[in-house]
Amino acid sequence: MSQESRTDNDQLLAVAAEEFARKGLAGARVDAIAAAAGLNKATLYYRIGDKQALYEAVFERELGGLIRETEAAVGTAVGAKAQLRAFIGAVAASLGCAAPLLLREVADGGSGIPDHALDHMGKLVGLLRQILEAGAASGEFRPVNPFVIHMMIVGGLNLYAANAPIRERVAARHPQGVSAAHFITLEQAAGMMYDYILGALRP
Amino acid sequence: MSQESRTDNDQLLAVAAEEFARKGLAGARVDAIAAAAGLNKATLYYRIGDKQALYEAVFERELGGLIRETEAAVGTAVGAKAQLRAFIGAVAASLGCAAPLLLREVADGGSGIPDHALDHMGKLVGLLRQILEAGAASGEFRPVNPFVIHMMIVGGLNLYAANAPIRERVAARHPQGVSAAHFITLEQAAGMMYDYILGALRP
DNA sequence: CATTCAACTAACCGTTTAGTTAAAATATTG
DNA sequence: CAATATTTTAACTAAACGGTTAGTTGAATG
Repeated sequence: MSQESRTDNDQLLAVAAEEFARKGLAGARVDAIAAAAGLNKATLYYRIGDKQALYEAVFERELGGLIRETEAAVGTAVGAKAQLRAFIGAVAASLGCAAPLLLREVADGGSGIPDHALDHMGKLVGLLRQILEAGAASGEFRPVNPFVIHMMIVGGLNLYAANAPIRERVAARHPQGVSAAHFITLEQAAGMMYDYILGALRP
Repeated sequence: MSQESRTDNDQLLAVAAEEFARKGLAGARVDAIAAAAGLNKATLYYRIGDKQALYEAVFERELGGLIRETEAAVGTAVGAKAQLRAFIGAVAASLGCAAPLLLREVADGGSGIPDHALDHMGKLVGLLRQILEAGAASGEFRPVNPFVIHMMIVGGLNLYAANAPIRERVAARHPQGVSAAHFITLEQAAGMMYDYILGALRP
């Protein structure tokens, strides 16, 4: 029962994540989420609580997955450069529909971020800082402000991941002004960002 | 009359911008905007139209200011490096409350961006591309994907500008894990980003 | 068979929200 | 001044929304 209930909630949270990602906390409709999850609205309230609780569960799930996979990827890499590449690649690979959620939360001042998810975000920042400090200690990197680097990586990845529809609209309006450079995959963009950050860190 | 009405609308748009920045299109309340602007709701509807029209006017105004000031700053700079510095500095300086608006719009897939504002965004991308291509032609920069660089700069600046409340909350929860590096001004962060991007562009 | 209990549902409720209206006030003009 | 056009207002509406309620189901328990 606990197992089954857990699985069902997982399905619900995945569906809700898409809805919250597309519409935001204020824009998403509980009825729409319940319908998409094949649930009666009252069942949803019975299982989770109110809209805010559902949102927090979704956010924590998405961010938890991101930090777990990123820590795992960095953990298997050896050396500051390989760890940096793993960090950027893992964040890019496991963003999923977390990018719109994150962007909206930042815009909101983080008003919907539960404390536990906040700790996740702190861990991600700390992880990159460790990588950069280790690289600086070994002489591979020059000393930098790790938080600013973090903003450039995470900001760049999230913005790129989320703005595909805008790129396409711009391309449709200005076919001559758009090059193939605008239409690479997120993985390719992440690879380039690693390359550029590496250049920025060169002593 | 036209002049006075224009000025009044400017006041209204500035107030509405703050509300939309804080709450988003779906979260902002027309009554709250009208009250904050010292206007009756019907007056707002008479002057502007519906909520969507108000939002589009706000967005265009904010983005228009950003692109205008950025183009002006880059225009007075000489040489690719100085122009790059001007670009980053001007975007940072004139973000204002545009950062949350932009982040939310990207998260939304740009569904609320009017065509004219979309052209502004295209111009900003094109401006940076010109700078980077000129630098590559003169041998100052190595060839890069200008759009990815754009994402890192604009994503980094917007994320940094908007996430101050989150930083403070993290700092309050983990006083030991937070360094002074997290609490520099946006201008200082922009200066560092210029430095890092310059490193990334070094041939 | 009677009872219990978690899980679920259809229908409903009070509030909020974007948007409207009709009339009063104010300015503009002939 | 009178007539006409423009603004402003309080009050209102219809619909949408988050959340609740009373009641059902079906399996476990005794």
